Amino acid sequence: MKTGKSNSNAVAKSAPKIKDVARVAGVSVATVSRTLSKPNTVAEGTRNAVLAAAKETGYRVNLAARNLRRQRAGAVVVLVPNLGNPFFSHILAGIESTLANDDLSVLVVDTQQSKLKSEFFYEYLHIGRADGIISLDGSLSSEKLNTNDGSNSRLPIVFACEWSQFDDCPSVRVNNRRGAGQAIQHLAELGHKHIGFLNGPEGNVLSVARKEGALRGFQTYGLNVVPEWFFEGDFSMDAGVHAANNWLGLSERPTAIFCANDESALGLISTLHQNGVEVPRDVSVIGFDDLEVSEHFIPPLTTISQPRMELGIAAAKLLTQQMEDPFAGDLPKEVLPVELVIRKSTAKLPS
Amino acid sequence: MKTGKSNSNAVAKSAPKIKDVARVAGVSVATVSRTLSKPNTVAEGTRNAVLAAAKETGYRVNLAARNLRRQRAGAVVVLVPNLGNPFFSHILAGIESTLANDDLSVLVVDTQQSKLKSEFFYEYLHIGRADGIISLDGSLSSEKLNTNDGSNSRLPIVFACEWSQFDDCPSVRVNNRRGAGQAIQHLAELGHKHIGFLNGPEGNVLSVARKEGALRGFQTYGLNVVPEWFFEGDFSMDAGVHAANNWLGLSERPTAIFCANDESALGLISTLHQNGVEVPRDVSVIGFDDLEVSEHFIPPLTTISQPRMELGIAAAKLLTQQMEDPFAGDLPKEVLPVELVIRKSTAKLPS
DNA sequence: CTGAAAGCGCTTACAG
DNA sequence: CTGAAAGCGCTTACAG
Repeated sequence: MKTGKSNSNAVAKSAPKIKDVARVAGVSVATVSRTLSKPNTVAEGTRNAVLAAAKETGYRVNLAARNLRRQRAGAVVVLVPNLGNPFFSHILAGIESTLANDDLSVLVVDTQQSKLKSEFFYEYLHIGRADGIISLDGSLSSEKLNTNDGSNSRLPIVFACEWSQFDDCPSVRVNNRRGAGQAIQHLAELGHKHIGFLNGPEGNVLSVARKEGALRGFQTYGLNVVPEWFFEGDFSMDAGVHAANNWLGLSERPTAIFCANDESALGLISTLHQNGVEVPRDVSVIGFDDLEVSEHFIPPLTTISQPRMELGIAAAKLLTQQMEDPFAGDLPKEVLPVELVIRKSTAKLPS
Repeated sequence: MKTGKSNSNAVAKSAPKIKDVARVAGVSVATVSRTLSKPNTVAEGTRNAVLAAAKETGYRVNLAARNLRRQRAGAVVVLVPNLGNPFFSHILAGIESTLANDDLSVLVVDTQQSKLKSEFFYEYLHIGRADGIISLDGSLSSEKLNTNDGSNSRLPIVFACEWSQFDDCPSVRVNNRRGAGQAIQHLAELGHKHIGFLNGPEGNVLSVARKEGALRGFQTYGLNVVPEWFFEGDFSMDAGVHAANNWLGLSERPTAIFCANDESALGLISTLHQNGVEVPRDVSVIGFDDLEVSEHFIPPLTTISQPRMELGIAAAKLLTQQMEDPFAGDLPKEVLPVELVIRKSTAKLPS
């Protein structure tokens, strides 16, 4: 009852509203709102009074109300195939840092690799929770995510890393074919003529692209495609373990193996090592992704590096473009470059 | 103009509202709302009519409106010290899957390890964006996150993995002291008398706890604490690289090293290997965390395992408890057990 | 440059 | 069991 300005009689316990600021500043709520959103549409004196009142009352905007009125959610959903997989962390970091600049919150959802039905995601997405979607899961088509009988609510969407086949929406990815081609080229140039390939799951878009690139490499360098040397995996370390066991059981073995991602390469090398087979002495191995740990693996892994942070950043920008201008027209399918990083897991074939 | 039910004259392009459902069902909006939120407060006939109308119109609730009215955000913010760090991915997965059951969205924010000021987070958090906070960053105190001059808005908060010292809010963590103690015990039981310690950053709560546990171990087993064998790092692989270089420069070297986390252990082993020093032949190394890759490292890493998914799940449950009942009283500081996982990076000291 | 008023789409006492 | 009405906190044409 004795301290400070004598403006209000009672100190309300709840958060101050625009109305409170208006009362303190002696203006209308409209003017307070304007001052806060578009300061230069308001006279300087008024502006100062409002700002002072806002400070005094400790006013903070209520996003739920603002968003309802503005008919937006102020958030973007990122669909992650598997939140437990560290591959996605840098991509998420790129997305988050970029979207933060646009005052957009980032909602993450673990799609559990399509174990959940797309109807579930449709429900999740189309109740005003988000203004846009970034999907890292190519098994979810934009059709499924955006269409459902009855409603025709549509959200801007971009795919990152993976993409939905036969889908024409914007995406960011890496040049997977070229990367796979470079991997084969690298092995071929080291003198390898017998090359194996550990791929991801058959249906996966990345598997398809990387296999295509690899096969093109085989062709370019006149290498034989030996079906027993082609393994299907699921991009996990365990897939590498299985492939290693298969390799060990082979009567004729390839002298080099291209793994469609680093994780499976690491599992492969590890299991080979446990069976007395040394990389690259006995067999060369090259991966794809360039995880943090690959550089510190024993041996350090030769791999195709993709710019994960940049993928996230590019995806976020593509999405905000779409959100700002729904008539933006055909947004690109961006393809970022990969880079061959030569380390110690590949070596010249002893002649 | 010819297909289907002849209910509405024009098909509105925008999403159907409660009002539309009410019109089709021939009831009031209040009844529609009730049917959707608390179906058994409504007569069966009415309920069926409303449900049918909702289906027919393709109605979906608008969360922004519901949340504004219910005075909640329907979301929880997870503060991650470094989104690029794979350690957090499983924790995030645990949080996400648990909160999804409660119809709570998960907002992720990269705190960039306190490079950003806590005022920034305060602004982010206290504008009705979220109903609660899970912080994986112990450098953010609940005081800073929840208090600011003027306002007294407070959000339920729980810490996971890390926690804020001198802070009395609920948290979930692992028994770091015991884990560190077990690590030292394991090395001591293998006969090691000269043990080094690569810790995290000095200020970090985990560093403090793990160091305490380690020192207690040293004491229990009558080991000498040699200051030159204690390295400070930052939990990164590079920290392991630096520690390895330090170790190589030592005139008298420890025969075993306890690393406060797996990442730094991997960097250490890798760099030692590059310098012709083999683990565990020349020096034993034990880590802390049990990352996915640790099992497949060469050699497979002996480590203290912490249940990351469970940490996330427990944190999420603690938070929802607090959100449901603000008077829940003292919520626990949960301490989950760790487990020594013996693999190949530690070995008996040759006598 | 400013204010009064409508309205974003819901939910929830309240009265019946 | 149901409806009319108020209101969550904001923004934005509109008129002046």
